[in-house]
Amino acid sequence: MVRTRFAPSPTGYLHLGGLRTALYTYLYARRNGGRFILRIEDTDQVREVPGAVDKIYESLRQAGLTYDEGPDIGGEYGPYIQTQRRDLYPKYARELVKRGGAYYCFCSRERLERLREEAEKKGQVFKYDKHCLRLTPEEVEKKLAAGEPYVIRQNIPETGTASFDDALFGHVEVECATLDDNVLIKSDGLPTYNFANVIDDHLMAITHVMRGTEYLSSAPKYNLLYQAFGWEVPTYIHMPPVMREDVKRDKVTRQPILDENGKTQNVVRKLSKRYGDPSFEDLLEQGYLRDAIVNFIALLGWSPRSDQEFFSLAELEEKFDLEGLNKSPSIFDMDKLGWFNGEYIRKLSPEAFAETAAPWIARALDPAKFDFARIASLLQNRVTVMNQIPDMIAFLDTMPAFDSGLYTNKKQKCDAQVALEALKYLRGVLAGIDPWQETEIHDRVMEGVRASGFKTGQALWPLRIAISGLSSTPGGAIEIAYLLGKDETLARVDAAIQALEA
RNA sequence: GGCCUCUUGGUCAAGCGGUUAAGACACCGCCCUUUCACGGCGGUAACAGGGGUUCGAAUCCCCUAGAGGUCACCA
Repeated sequence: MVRTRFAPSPTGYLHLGGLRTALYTYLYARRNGGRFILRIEDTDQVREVPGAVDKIYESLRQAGLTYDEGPDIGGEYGPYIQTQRRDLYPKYARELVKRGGAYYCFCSRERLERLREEAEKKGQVFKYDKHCLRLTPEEVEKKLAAGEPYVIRQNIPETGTASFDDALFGHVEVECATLDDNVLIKSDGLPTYNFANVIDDHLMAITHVMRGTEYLSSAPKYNLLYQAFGWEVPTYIHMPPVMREDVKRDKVTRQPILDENGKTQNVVRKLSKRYGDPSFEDLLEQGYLRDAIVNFIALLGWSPRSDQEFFSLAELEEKFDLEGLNKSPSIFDMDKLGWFNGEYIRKLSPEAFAETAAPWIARALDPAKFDFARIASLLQNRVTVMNQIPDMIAFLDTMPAFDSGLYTNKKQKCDAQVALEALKYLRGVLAGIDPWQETEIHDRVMEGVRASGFKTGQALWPLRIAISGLSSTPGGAIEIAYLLGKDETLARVDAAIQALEA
């Protein structure tokens, strides 16, 4: 039985890299008929952000990644929050000490700091000197009995190599001599990630450990732990991070740094809230559709090896595999997300679109005063992100000021002079239209245009400008005139004529 | 800096010893058209560099370079 887990620490919002890790981990379990578990790694009490755990539940729920076991739903391997498992770890740590894989360390932080400084002075990488490993069992007992604060460190062999096999990256091997004796149990009694992940993955019967590549180089150490306990080693799958390309900025002023030619330079960095990269929540709030985000994220680092580009979660659950995973970091491309979102918006039924667009439309105008369904239908194939809507339709509510230069359009063979004549003529046509319905307006206006001798563009281009004040609008002159209503349309045309005559 | 890893167009990517090196986004052009979109058609653009191995290398090996990760009582 395949069992995978997503194990975030509650230090903030769920960023897109985290979402992708969760997605792949979830998909792998589903694809293999296994179980997907949520575990909260909150052993760092200092960094914990209040409310972050709830945010994780919420985001996973919104993304559709349902877990089979987790803190809020329980399961037979609980509890699923590490601080609630705190009594478990020291027991295993003591067992490890007995087996020689770990040892008590009573060194003060001051001593460690001194060692660190000395190493730095010599240009060396700091490594704990195994000072406390030389304590006799009796000395250790004495210190323990005296209540001296201590940590438990992993005892890494001084020679030889440590290695592990990754399903994606293959065999990874390092010299033990380059490894530090990391702290396994902190002085507050809680485990570090280095220890907790191994213990919990084993205890929770996790068969496939899927996580970011930031753990790739420490995985050999974890493997040493599995070996020391004599436990079965899970399959490891390390996944590359999601990056963002951005202009290079000064760390303090955040101003773009220019090169000698005065041009901005690009840098690739990790997704980060500090630099304004959106979280999953942010994207949802901006009006990106859940399915579009998931589809896009799924393809960022994984390929179906076919030309298919649209995948529902259900399809992903069926098709996801390790073979399609890419080994190098991928850059998050907002443009492509926007394209996906536009495609998903267009796939929505008119009713579904109207429903999700409603609050955005209401931000710009009073829906009761307009043909709401018509506005929505006009918007549906022009919008790529919902938050574009208010700006696109604000002109319906309030006529913007505009420059008469807008009338000039070479392709439409139109300029201010032509516009004035066309508008004067159209004023009469429009005034006679009844009922004020779209087909009626269309037929009568086109009829009038033909009769007048104006080219279609010479009449409709200025009309649209006159009643919208914009060079581009969601819909043509006819649609906009219809939405505005007869009185408002005539009023705007009159105002435009007046302005041109002045 | 040490160690680990990665490297196909601007971006996502296919490719697993023999291909005219797919496809998508973006960009450009054309068509459609009352604007903008949508849609349709077409185009520009890539194997990081250098050595090998091989009849043949984007694919295998080595070196160099660049990038990412990691070196905490953080995860």
